Amino acid sequence: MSKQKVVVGMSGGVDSSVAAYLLKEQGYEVIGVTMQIWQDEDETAREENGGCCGLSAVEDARRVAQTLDIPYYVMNFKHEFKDKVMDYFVAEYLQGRTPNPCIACNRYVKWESLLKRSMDIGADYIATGHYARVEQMANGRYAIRNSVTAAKDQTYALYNLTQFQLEHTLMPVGAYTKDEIRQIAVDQYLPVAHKPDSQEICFVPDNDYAGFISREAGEKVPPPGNFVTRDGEILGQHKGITHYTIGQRRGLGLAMGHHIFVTEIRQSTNEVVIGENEDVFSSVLHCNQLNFMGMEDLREPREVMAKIRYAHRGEKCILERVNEGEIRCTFGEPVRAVTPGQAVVFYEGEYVLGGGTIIY
RNA sequence: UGGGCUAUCGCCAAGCGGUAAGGCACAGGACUUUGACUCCUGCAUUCGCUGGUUCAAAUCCAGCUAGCCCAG
Repeated sequence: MSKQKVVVGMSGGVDSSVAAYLLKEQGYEVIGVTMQIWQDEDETAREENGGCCGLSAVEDARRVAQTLDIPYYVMNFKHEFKDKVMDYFVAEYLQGRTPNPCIACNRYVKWESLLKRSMDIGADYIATGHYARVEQMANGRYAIRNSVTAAKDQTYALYNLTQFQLEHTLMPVGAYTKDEIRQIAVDQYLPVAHKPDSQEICFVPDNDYAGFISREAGEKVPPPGNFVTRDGEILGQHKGITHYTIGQRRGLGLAMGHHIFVTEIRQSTNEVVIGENEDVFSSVLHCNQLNFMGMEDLREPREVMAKIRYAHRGEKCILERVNEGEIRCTFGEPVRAVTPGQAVVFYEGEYVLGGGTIIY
């Protein structure tokens, strides 16, 4: 029979380039695709910081595809990205929440949209350069598993994928360390072997996300308001709630003599609440918009490890179903800066069981 | 208007005759496929102003200016 066909999402970075190489070595019929998501066509040629969704993505990916001798296409997903990622990002901030655009991008753009179009052209799988593994568990469900390197673990941002998406996904890079991946790139003479890792929010290259929100939201941007203590004492003026997130210290402009942090954002009164470091820890959180991965559902209380942000090492907690769409997490040790809008991801060992969006 | 007190980096604040601590804020960097956190580095040739004493003053003296507190 013909070889299995896989579309590799090529960002132009090291990881996805090596992923394409590895899959070709493994005998797949590999097609390279770069997703055009936010940048204008004329900007794609401009040389900038590369990586996940960098500006030089298309040029670099095309060169890698030529080196590997695989077909290569650019697919336009700008509409989907604007709708599912950028608009969501702005809307969340306007509500005083802190979104994670990478998670939304993964589920709705990189997987939902790319997978559909890939299957339309006859592909069996899509693949990416994530440091994670996709495995089918004993209970028959597919789950994301930690990369072989705990140091470069990207499972958190992938918790929201569906069973169908996982069933049609390959992540060959998850079996290697970052150093090994770079070495493979060097050995194969891939032109992107030494590109730096990506960082920041890809569609806000200057990292001025508050400025980005202002440009997008226009008149709807929240105006300046008061910094207040938990007791209601006014400490000063803030620049607008979109400039802040829970646990934030820098950029407050308040000289209290010691470090102080944002403990709460009150969208209804346009207030930002300030407190001490200890005030930013909590033992309980609630989440909704649940997605189950390694476990089919949660009917009985269950102890798991949970991460409340990317790069969080995880904390032991008890999961309880509050109602059909909501779970309560009670932590063994208080966790720092539970932030509405961010994701909680549940783990058992190296496997992702599921997760949700933090409500409070 | 009498009497007393205080004036040191954007904020707080050491210093008490020997050649400007520290904290906060701020800036830059590291870390990081989100926002944060954390870490590193930088940040007053100058001490309200003007004179004086001294080898040497932010530190002592005088005057001025400003603010605060008591008296009226």
